Amino acid sequence: MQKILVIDDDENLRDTIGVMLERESFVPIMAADGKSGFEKALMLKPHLILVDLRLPGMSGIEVCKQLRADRVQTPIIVLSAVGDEVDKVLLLEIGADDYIVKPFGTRELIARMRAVLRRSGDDAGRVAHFGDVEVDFERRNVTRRGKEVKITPAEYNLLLFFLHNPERVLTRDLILNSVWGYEYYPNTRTVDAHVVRLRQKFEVDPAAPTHFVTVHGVGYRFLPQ
Amino acid sequence: MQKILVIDDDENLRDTIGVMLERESFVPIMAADGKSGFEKALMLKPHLILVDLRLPGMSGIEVCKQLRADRVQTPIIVLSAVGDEVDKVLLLEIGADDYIVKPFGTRELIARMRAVLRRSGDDAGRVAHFGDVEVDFERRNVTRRGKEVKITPAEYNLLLFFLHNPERVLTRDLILNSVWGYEYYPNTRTVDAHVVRLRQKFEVDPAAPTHFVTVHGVGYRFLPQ
DNA sequence: GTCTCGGCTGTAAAAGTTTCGTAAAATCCC
DNA sequence: GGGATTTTACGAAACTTTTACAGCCGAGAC
Repeated sequence: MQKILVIDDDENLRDTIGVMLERESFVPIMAADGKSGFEKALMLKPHLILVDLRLPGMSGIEVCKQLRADRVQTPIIVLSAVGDEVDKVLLLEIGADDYIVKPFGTRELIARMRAVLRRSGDDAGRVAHFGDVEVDFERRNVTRRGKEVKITPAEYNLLLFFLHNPERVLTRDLILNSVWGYEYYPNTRTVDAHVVRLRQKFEVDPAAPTHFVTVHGVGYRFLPQ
Repeated sequence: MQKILVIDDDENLRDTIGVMLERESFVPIMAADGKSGFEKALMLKPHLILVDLRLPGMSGIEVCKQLRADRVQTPIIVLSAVGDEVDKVLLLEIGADDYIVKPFGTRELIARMRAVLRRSGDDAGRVAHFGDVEVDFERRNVTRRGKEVKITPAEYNLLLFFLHNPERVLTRDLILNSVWGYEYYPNTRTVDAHVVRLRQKFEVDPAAPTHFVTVHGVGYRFLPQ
């Protein structure tokens, strides 16, 4: 679910777009002028910005320029009125990702939004450590003392979930839901079986685990370091 | 500038709080029910959440629990109606940071908000204390003088029940019903056996308990500090 | 006040129950 | 076919309940 900031001084249009966004299960955030739109863009970090070119006070062009000057990478779609002369060079220059001419259809706007959102793939490539193990999220591989450890997809996903939830006690149900997906309930021992394999690959002594710890009667707990 | 999410089904109250927040130069975000409140909390990452305990659909309690289950650390202040019996340990357990009883004054709410915001700046804490023991509900672990104490499910549940009902004299029947579940009547000594183990783990002198106290002929009583 | 006695409680340890670890078999899925 | 995943099975380990007995408590008798 993604936040969409709509910056437009036309209240009717804002409402229309807002309703439409909600129907598509986006979360709309509204701003009626350039200045407040700019501030909300900084503060609320929307996933995408729809901004009218002509705005009272700070114009849409200035909003874009200013955001890019502040190194805000959020994709921007410019809304322009029929008469506006929109040239692609200007859009490139101000850092917009696409534009659409008013009046536009719901379907068209949504399509462009999805296209822009798709293009702006996010995700940072980083590395996590625990014990003598290093996990490279970007390359999806795991090394132990510099040597690569072969790891299956299920094991990797489970490991990721543990890495994201250190210290906490995680029930098997929670793990199944989170790692295997909703509504999917294999036999309870599935989790155990995979934990065993993580231990065999990453514990100094798999029989006396220090990272993948059992909490009897409840579930498991991952302890980094 | 800080975002405050207000989850309450009473539109009047929402408006009142909204105006008040804006006057104090917070940015209010509104939600009329638990589900949308929960979603906005995840998505818009407010700095603080005000949530009514009683809500149609997903209750305030569920909102809190779910957020904490999703590892959202945002401080939460619970709004409760006059009649509600507010259990402080329950609040701690579900991860609330403070509560305030309706109707409340602007000044009071602002003061608490600032206090909570200030607190959440430094340390974490969904924890209860008694004696030299600390119970971390989120991690589901118990430490004594900083050292983790291993605790079994039955012991943990019993401890939780005591924490929820401090000072009160609790009969064995009541304890069995509440901790072990309705209609389940093992031999009466079961409770005693577990109390013994709590004493051994958490009393300075298990033979002269000061926290888990016997009330002869009736049951037990838990005294924090 | 203090003695006495029956019932209540403390507690270790035995007995019973549940949960877990793990290899191996079965199944799934390219 | 061949690796990955899930299920099975069963011994081991952990936990819970019961047992057993010693010691404690409190009410009434004196």
